[in-house]
Amino acid sequence: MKRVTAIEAAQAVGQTVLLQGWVHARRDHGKLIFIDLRDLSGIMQVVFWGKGDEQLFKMADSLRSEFVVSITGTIQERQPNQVNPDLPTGQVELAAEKLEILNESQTPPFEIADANAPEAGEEIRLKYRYLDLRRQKMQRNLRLRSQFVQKCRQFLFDNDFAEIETPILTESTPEGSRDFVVPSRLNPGSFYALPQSPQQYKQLLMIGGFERYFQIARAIRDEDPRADRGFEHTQVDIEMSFVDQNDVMNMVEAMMIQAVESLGYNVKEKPFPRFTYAEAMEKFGADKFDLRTEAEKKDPKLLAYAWVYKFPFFEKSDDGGWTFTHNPFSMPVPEHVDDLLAGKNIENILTTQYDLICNGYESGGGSIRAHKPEILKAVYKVMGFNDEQIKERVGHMLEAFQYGAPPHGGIALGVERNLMNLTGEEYLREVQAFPMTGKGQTAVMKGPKPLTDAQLKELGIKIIERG
RNA sequence: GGGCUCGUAGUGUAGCGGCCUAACACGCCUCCCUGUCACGGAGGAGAUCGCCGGUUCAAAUCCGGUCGGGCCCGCCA
Repeated sequence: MKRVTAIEAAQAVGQTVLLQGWVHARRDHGKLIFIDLRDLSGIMQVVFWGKGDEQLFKMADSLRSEFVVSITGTIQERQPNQVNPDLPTGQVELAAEKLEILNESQTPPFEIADANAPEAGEEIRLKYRYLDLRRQKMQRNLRLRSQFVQKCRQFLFDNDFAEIETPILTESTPEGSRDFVVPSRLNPGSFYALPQSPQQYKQLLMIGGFERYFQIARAIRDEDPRADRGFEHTQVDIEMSFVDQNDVMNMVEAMMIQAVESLGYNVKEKPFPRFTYAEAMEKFGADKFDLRTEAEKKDPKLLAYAWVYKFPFFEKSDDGGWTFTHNPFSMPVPEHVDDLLAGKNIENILTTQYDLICNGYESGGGSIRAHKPEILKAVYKVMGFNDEQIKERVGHMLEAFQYGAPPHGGIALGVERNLMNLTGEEYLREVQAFPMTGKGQTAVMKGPKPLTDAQLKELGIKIIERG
């Protein structure tokens, strides 16, 4: 017999069905045993009667939490006084006729079935993440994450975007954050870097003529983790050719509205209000702010989006020179291009950067990119690099720009950050399947760990003491 | 690199110098229970209080170190 889910079975009153799943809860009344069977769709109550099949009842009596079972029986309507209004399948139950125990389970180290039970500590949750993931909250969070990404994908496909993957093993970029590096066996002494963002590759895709690209991309940075950020995160990474700021902002806005509304959320203000950086600082004293009233903050389904744009391009760096505030590959606003090329009025040059914020947190950020070599070169000049250093860092981009690079721009939206807004979670790991500890210890598995001597020799790596 | 904080049965917590022979809830085990749905009832097992050292007549409790978790500053284009 073909397996059906709990939800499907609820529609099959009077029929014989096969359900498979986990023993969520067991209620033993002596001559009557209830089993809540849990599968991907939800929960179905299964009933075993003592006066029936003695062998079957004995087996039901031996069931414990999280046993994996296969149960055949008849779906029957419950008596009116037996209906459970809190359960989507609460109108019916499965009268068990056949039970097979597919696998037994140790008693779980923490509460899985009871959604109201106090949460276990991080250490134990991550050690047994596969059990933690069975809990309702984690199932809900990660399924919502999956749906959010699916909605974004759908919108982008519908608007002629191509999903293209960019390399995970790539070149170290000295500016920005610290790189995660990977030793090269074929080039001893040399290292790849894991991408901090697909920034340069997606620009190369624009030069490559794809015009509309997106990727659900992993971004990896070796900076100390926090509650809301880790070594790696995922972003909906988008880039478009022949666009200006408004084009990108409008497209992204339409995508976000469609995605979140189709998931049952409400957007406070459409179109999203827009503030210049100067306005935001004057009005809110910060470039991230929450436009919800105190009363509105109580509504978990309300999202208040806003755009912030016209950021300063540069700020003073620690060594007294200039550094970029957001992205060195950005184009300045059109009226400041001449100043940038001349290296004048640097503190007043504004960038085409736009940040999308939601309920006080950053949802995403992007810009129109430099697509002419002299613009990118001028940015690096302002930051104090000489011609040779510029060539070393971004020479490949300057060269690519010489072959008919179209004007282009894009954005990256943090998947975890957006899910935190959608779920109300304060911690990144609540919307990631297998997060790390604060010291970078992986969940369940034991990374990082030392290499064997043989591996080190093959890679040409010698471990030295740090002092 | 720095600061703060927490480690007590399987889990979550209480206890913070002697009344601790370490308590409570959930879970677990045994028995009872034919309508529960976080079922209920009775009984039971389970902790050298993270680890090492020190102070003290006496340490889960105070001090130092160490290991581990969490949060923050720096950092994170």
